[in-house]
Amino acid sequence: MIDLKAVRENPEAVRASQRARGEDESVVDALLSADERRRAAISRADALRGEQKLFGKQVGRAKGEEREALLAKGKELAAEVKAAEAEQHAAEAELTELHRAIPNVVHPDAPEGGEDDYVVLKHVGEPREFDFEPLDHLDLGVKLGAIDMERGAKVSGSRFYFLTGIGAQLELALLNMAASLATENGFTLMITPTLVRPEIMAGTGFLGQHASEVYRLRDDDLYLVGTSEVPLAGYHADEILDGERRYAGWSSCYRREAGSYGKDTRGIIRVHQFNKVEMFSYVRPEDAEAEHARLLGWEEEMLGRVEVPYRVIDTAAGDLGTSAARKFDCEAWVPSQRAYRELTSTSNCTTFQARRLNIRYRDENGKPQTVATLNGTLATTRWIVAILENHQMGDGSVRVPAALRPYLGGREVLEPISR
RNA sequence: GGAGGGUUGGCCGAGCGGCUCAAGGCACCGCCUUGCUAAGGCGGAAUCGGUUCAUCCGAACGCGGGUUCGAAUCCCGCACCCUCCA
Repeated sequence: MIDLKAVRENPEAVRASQRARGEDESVVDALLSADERRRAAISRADALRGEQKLFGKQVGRAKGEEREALLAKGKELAAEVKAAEAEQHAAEAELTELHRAIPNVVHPDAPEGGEDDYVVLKHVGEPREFDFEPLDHLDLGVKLGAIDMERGAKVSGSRFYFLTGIGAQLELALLNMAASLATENGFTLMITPTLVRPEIMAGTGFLGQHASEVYRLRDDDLYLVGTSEVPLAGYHADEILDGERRYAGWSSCYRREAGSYGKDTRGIIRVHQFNKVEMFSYVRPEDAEAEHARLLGWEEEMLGRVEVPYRVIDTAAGDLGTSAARKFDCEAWVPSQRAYRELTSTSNCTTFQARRLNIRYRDENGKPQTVATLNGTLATTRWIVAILENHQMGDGSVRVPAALRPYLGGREVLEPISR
């Protein structure tokens, strides 16, 4: 949820944010008038309750006939209080509904527009020139005995796969390298639940416009997470923290990929289930932007270690998630597609998630304040695509980036299996 | 699936219809005492909302209803946690 006080003080900033996202700005005025009604209702109910409270004390002391008269008056008061409270609850419910529907206020420097309106911040590394026709990751993966899509489909359906042999080892190596980098930099490694309660899923902002992306277990009223951001955000729900926290979550991630029929149907680029190591930070709001830059820095360090060319983009407002104020993606060069594809994504959610999940810290005066939350990717299954394709050697073998070798028992080359 | 027990402030924990505007302790913040450490004394704040320049008012004892002039306390639902049984 966005900060109501900030909306009152500067409604135009929120309207501008809605415009930048390409969304309805009239909700801001609806919100303000609901807020007005709520505050009026609270004042009325408060005053009546105060009266009733004083009155109750008189009754306690009164005797005989006087008491009878007071009791009658008290009944009337009680009815009035009840009505005023009902009004208050209705006004609050109305406000909350509007309030929850509004996405986070976008950062003023985030580009306006939709998916294609991103701004490229920089390129790192040059796409390699091949003196042979490069294979795509699936052809390579099959030759290496690393990926089995057909049996994935047999067992679980489309967009499911098995990582086999060296493929499974490669993924573990990659995720372990990410976990090492995270712990070296002060993150606490976490293996998280992947099924969460509705209020946690709602709190992280995934049940808004992107609800159709989320798997739901109706029989148990639980949701399968699309990222460990969800359990890591929920980890400190309803708590008051005494300092900043950094976690690296390792989990499987589940996505329905509704509406992406026909897109990326080949290989493991877009799948229903994958693994990920995700950074998650709780910091003071004034430190959030600096933290965002740090998260991006660690993502780039990972990309440097696997030696793939990439670019960094500043995602446009319309392509931000509900919770994000700003988002940077790192996109790696995928030779078979001659295109950059997203490998990491880091979002500054400012106080949006924390306000919903009621996560606070104590400031220097001991007053509870809402924290800011941020997240960013360190490695996912999809990275295998970029690694295989960029480091292929023409005979179907793949060079292992030097930094990854210690996590693969020192292996320098992945060789095709003989049939 | 069945049977019990529980849910009170940052934490522990008392309270079971109006001396609770939630005791007491821990932790926290001041001040004082003791040469340092450890400890002790006195005081304070504490959660949410409304309002104000400081104030004041209201709410809050898992959540939602009900009984009552008045509910942490009584009644009814629900959720969650724990233990035991299958």
